Amino acid sequence: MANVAKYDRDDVIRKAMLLFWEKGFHATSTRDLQQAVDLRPGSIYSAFGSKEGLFKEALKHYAANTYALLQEKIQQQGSPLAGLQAFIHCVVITNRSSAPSDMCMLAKTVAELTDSSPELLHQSQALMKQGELSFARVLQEAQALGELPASADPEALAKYIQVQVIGLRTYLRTSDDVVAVEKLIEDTFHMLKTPH
Amino acid sequence: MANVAKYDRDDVIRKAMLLFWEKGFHATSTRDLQQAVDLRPGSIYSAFGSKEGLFKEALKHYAANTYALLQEKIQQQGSPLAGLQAFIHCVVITNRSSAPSDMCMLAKTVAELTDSSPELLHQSQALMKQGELSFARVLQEAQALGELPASADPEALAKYIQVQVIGLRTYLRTSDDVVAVEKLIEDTFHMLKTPH
DNA sequence: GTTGATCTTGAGCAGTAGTTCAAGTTAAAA
DNA sequence: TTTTAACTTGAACTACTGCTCAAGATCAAC
Repeated sequence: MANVAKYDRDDVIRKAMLLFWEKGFHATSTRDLQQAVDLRPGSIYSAFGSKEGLFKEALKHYAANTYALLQEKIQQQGSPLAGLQAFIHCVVITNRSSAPSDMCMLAKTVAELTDSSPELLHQSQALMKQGELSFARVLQEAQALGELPASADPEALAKYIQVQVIGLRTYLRTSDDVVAVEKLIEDTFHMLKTPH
Repeated sequence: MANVAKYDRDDVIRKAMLLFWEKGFHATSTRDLQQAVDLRPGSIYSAFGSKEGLFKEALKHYAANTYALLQEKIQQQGSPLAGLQAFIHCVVITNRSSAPSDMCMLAKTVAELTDSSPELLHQSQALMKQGELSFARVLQEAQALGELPASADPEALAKYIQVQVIGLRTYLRTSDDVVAVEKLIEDTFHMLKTPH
């Protein structure tokens, strides 16, 4: 039985993700996608069921990629807190030129969609919650290593960092003021380390 | 000459604004709009030229409304800084149930649109910049009144507040954690008042 | 070589998009 | 009362949407 697809599923998802990330769910047409992944409608629909199905895979791929980058930065820096800061600098500043959008894809999706696409909305919300939990774990580890004051509340700080990253990336789309944003990232981490 | 329109132009813009705010530009069809404002296509197109034209008016209306609310809160509180805090609390928390979306409409638009709608994108970016300038003016006045440390930098703080408001409102769409967000607003203003 | 299940192809469907415009309505001006 | 220009109406146009499916291609198993 010939059950080997001619295309690389992960590569298709990656290409679709890049297009969805750039244009958003509604503004990306299935014909845009067909061209981007170089597949005809039948192949896409037999593999993913629908535009929504492909978008779900794209969201998962984005979240997994982002999580992997966070772990990589922590490894590189040899410190949870320095790794977290390097991750945020990378995501907000360094990758800006190569990324399809300044925005976080999950934040962009949560901003775009309403209850008329409940599954996609809930999935992006859940993936953002997971991101926050990842931040919280990293901050707990940082605290255990003495990088963070004993009085710090890792869960609350994780929320704060989520707000910062979402805010900073969206702000960059309105102002292009990289210098100010870079300074705000430094301020945030300076504050984390300071007991109050 | 009968040049009196049968409808109230400002009311039409207001209703269109509410729909665009809720669904975003792409997901709002002209037929949705026709129903919301109770006008036939010809009237809309003769008054606004296009869907984009009506959206531009909606953005302006949103920005003007938001600016008016800021001024109102400053009046009510009798203090620039307390007014700013009341404004942010109102916009992020109080108005959440009555607003069509948790998001700031300008941030939502900037997040959704790309260079394929350059005029709408630039207009929302410009209106956000104006918002930041309004914040900066309020903070300058607060500083002049001694509500803010002399060492504070109103322009930088205005950027910071923009980032917070955008971040907090988007964060609320993912987590519904009103208590945490309320605390983050208080933290922000506590920090503003503290010299560092 | 034939089979047979899996996968690919692309023309095409039904529905919706943004927009236009000829025909009709309105009411101030003549 | 007639004229006239502004305004309203809604059918209809073209382009495009997400998606389907009959026909063809592919290749391991026999």
